[in-house]
Amino acid sequence: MISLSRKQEKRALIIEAAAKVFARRGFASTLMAEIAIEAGIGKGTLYEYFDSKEDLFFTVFEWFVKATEAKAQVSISALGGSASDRLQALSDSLMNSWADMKDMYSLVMEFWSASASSQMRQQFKKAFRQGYGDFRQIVSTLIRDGIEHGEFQPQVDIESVAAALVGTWDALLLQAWFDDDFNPLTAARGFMTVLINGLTAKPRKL
Amino acid sequence: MISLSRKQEKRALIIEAAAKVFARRGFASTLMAEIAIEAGIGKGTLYEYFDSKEDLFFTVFEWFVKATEAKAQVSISALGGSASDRLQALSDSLMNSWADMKDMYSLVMEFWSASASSQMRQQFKKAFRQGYGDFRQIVSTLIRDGIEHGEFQPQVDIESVAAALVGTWDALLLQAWFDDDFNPLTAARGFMTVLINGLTAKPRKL
Amino acid sequence: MISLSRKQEKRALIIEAAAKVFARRGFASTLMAEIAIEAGIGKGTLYEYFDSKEDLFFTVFEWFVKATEAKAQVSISALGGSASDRLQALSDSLMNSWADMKDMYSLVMEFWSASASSQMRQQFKKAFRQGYGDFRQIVSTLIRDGIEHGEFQPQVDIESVAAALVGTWDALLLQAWFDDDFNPLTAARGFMTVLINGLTAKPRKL
Amino acid sequence: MISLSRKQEKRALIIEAAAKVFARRGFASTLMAEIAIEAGIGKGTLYEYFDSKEDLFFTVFEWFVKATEAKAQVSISALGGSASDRLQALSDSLMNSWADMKDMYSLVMEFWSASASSQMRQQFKKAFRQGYGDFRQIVSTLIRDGIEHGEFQPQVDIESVAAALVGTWDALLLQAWFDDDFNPLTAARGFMTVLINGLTAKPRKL
DNA sequence: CATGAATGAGGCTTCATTCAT
DNA sequence: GATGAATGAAGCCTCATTCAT
Repeated sequence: MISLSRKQEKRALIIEAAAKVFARRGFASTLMAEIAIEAGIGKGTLYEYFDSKEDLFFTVFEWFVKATEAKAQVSISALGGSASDRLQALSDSLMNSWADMKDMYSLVMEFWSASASSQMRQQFKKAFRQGYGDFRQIVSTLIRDGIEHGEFQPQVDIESVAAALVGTWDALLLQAWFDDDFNPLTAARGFMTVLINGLTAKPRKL
Repeated sequence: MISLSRKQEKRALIIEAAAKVFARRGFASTLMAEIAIEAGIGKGTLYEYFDSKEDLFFTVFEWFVKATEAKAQVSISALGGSASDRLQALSDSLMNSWADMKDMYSLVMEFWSASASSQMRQQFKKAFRQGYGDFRQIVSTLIRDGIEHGEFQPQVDIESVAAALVGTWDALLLQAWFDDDFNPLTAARGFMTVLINGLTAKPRKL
Repeated sequence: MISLSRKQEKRALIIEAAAKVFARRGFASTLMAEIAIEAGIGKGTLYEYFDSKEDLFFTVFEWFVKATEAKAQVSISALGGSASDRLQALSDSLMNSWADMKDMYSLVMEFWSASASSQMRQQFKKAFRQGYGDFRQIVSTLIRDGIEHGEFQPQVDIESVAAALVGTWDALLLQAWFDDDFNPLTAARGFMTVLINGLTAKPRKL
Repeated sequence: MISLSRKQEKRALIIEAAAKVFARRGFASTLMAEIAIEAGIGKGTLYEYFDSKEDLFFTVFEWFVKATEAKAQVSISALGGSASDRLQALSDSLMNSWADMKDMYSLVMEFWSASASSQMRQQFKKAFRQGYGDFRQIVSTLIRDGIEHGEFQPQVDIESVAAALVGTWDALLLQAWFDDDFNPLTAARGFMTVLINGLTAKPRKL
């Protein structure tokens, strides 16, 4: 009997191979055969580890979410200083990860698409809702900290800003995906300057 | 001989039928047969008007972009008042269109997905780049106006803020898609308050 | 739109082609592709008329049952004379159909097998139960007639004899299937002589 | 070195496990893996004892035939009394074995099916021909005995009656298989009464 | 000897597209 | 022009069999 860890290793190998192929071909155009080749295994072996193409796809999705969250956690745990600084640093960190993500970003779009129309849409939607919720939570906490320390204005609508900010980062990467000349880091910097100013400065009039 | 307009009408009919089906099934799961039924015509007739499923899909995309732009144009041309007011009004207008768009939003995701991996990806990417660019332009102009009228701070990075803002709106709708309880209008309001404050208020230092 | 009768004709064409192939290869070894070739149509066309291989197989079964019943009906309606004569004539008629059936008899075995273990077993079992029941009914009626006319002994267990007789004919054909030298007509004659004697003669003692 | 009997034991174990699975799933739907589980051994081990799935199936067939013959032999050797009584007792014995056979009867149908269309059809057909022949022989002998002792009428066509009788028993079990409410023992009794009467009574006219 | 992970040939089924009517 | 019956390329998945451990 193969050791459990060995089985897990192979599973991981397949997931990463599948991620690559799904990223470059999209779900529909991806052939199980191509994933097998990418993973250096036989076609049938895929089915020893996953029930179906869709099962494999969803597993790649979960793996991707986990990996992204892990990356974000690292960024956040490394943060220090004022709330403004930490917000700025988080933004920079996320935008900097763009270079690494670029090849994989099309995966995100496949996931979105799957959440919209695949047979597994409910699973995907749920996972996305959860993921966005978690991320909003992190940003909310940062902003609330800033308010409690008197750094940000107290009347700020924390939840709305957090939701929008999370979305902004997402969308900047999306624009970078569409436009090679678009630099998400620069855009985020210019934007965060204004936003942090908006969080910090006393409103002229209410 | 059928008049040109008659032919155009039928074409439009097919496009709208196709949009509905693509929206509910996604590109891959949509059957040409189902589009024909939705349009109330024969399967073969589709091919009198479109070369292929992909051709039809891209045509739906162009139709969708045009319709969305038209809606945005209406919103903008109706704007008046200070730059802040106009920015706020644009935001509200976009978020309000959510109710109408909801059923069609999955189409947007299908388009993203197509831009990532379909055989027509270049066409899609180009159109998206263009679309985002056009929209950024509109917002840029609004902000520049605000600066020139002394309403917004002169050191604001116009392009970056415009790009981010466009993305934020997009992403708020995306979150609303994933989460029925998420109200994009509310979130946009809370966020725009802070952002406009950031555009307006003099930075403390720097 | 193709006329209904034309559609029915093609359906019948496919059923007969499928019957041939199922008969020579068995269900499991039959390829849909081979049926298509036998029918002189494209593989995909099969699925315009039948949902699946199993659906087609069951349809062949129903067709076969109907055809067999029709043949039996003809035999019976042509009968006249004493009950003994009619019973004998029915037996001869059934055994004589052997020559025609020979090529198709393996189909019967496939049907039995399907009733035992295929996913459609319930459907098959039910149809067989029904078929045997109908046939028993016919034979019962013949025997009852004989008794009522004082030709057969009154204490005869009608149902049991009918059931057994139906089975005997079936089994003689089965033995003919296994053994080319076995002549079911001859065997049936020798047997029917004894049986009719048993129905007719007064039992020596109880 | 494992003793020969040890190897034989395991072989027998596998055969019985396979018989169970073939009986409930049929040949085509049976997975070698399931047989291995039923036998409590590894999948690969099956191939230490049998060359292929078909080889195993045929071996099960041979085992089944041998077991059935053994049972019949026991029944017959226990017989005594008049030819009529012995015939009746044989019939009862066979029908009584129905209760034990019920679970395995689907195997018989699988064997029939295999004789019709499997790649091993010749082997199966031959074995069936042989089996039916052997059984006919036994019944022939009984009837001939009856004639020689003046119990049965001399003009009886021994071979035909024997063949038909063997078939009748077979077919009664078949009907019982299709119809849970059908009692083969009862039917056989009613039928044998008539048949024995037919064998015994002087024909009215020739 | 025993095992079960790995394999890939093979088949059912789907569905965009064609074309005769 | 309009239709839908016919098509066959293409792909997911199954599972008997192999072979390294």
